[in-house]
Amino acid sequence: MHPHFSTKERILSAAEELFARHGFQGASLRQVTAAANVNLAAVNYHFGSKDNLINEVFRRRLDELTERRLDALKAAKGQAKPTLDAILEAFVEPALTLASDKIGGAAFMRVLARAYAEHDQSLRKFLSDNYGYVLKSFAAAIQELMPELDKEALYWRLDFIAGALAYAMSEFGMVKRPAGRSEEEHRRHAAHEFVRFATAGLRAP
Amino acid sequence: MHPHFSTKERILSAAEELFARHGFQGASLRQVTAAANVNLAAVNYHFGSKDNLINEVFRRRLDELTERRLDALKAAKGQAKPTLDAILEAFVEPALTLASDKIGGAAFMRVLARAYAEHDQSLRKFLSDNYGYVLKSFAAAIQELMPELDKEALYWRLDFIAGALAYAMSEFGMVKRPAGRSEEEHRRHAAHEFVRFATAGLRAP
DNA sequence: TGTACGCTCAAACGCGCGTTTGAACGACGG
DNA sequence: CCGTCGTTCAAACGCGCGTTTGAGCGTACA
Repeated sequence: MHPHFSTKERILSAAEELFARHGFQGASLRQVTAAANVNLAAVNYHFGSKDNLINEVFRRRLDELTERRLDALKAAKGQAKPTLDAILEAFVEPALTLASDKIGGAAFMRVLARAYAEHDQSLRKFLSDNYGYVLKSFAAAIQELMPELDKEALYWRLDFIAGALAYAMSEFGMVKRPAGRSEEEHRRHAAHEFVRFATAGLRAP
Repeated sequence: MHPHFSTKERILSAAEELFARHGFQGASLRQVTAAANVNLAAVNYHFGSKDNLINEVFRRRLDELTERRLDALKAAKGQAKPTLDAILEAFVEPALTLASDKIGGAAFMRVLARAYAEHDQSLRKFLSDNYGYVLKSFAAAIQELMPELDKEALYWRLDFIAGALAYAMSEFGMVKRPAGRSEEEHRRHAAHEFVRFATAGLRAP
């Protein structure tokens, strides 16, 4: 048989979907391999361990997301007169694209929200080591744009924003997608609302 | 022996702490009962099941939090001229008191943040059924004060605010308490920063 | 004093977990 | 044609899980 996707890819996709739905501990390798239609032992053969599989689920998506975010940030800073909206947009828009363009992108966003709540040392270290500098870059860009805002207040507000984003992405709250609106429109709408809210919050007197 | 805390209370406190640290699936009843210094079977005797223990961990805190929030909301609305700040304060202040005043309050905030990432049906249903009306009450109060803001935008922003509060209070973020500042001062400072941020976000153009 | 009751205890239950094993498979180069 | 190597396979490993059991404990009330 010549399936379109390799065993590794099928495991990653199935893992992404099941981690989103049941959590990292809640989804077992037996569920994952069954969904991917591969043998149980294939996970340990290709990825070494479940922990490393989790890391690779993130790596597959975050490498590209990070690049797009930093490109967008550079573009925003290169404008004649960079605005706060443009910088926040540079942060949110690539996530939106990832969430809606690719198969399983929405699932990955939910996985990301889960990672946020995870206090587990190894996953946090992996994410912080590999992708932490992105947040720092955005913080620096905002600081440059708002020199009058003292650093502590800025950090508070970025914390608030990160929390708000994680919560919004987890689809936990009151807002449900209206029946007449597509997934794509719903996400676009959410991103727009989020940028407006975050911009105004950052600019608080 | 007459210990200060009952078996039930000790189980709830240990569970809260371990759920915060390792997640609902990640923390086992054997860990919980060991930390609480009670017999393994005590959980099923007093709570029936692990799932119900999880619910009771939430109930213990949220019943009081809800009451305090609604009392504060009523007081804010009773003022001659209610302000947005006063209503948000009524929402935030009880949460901050819970997060900092009580033993294990910070742990509970982390548990709450985990619940947001959880897509598990039964927990979400439990929380929504029992405490969903609180957010609705605040939404109504704010709507009254800002009739020009359409309902969907308001709901989005309240979702953002709830998420921001949970994450900020659960010590995930960048802001740590400075050495020279007391817990009480830190809490007041955080509340102030948060209300400023949330007010501005709600008032976004 | 006796017994009923709320609670605690050590031990065990079956189950599903992550991981390991060693054999089988199939394409490919010598 | 045989041997090699990357991959897949069914089966098993030991372990820790949530839950159940039934005996034992102490207190309180008749």
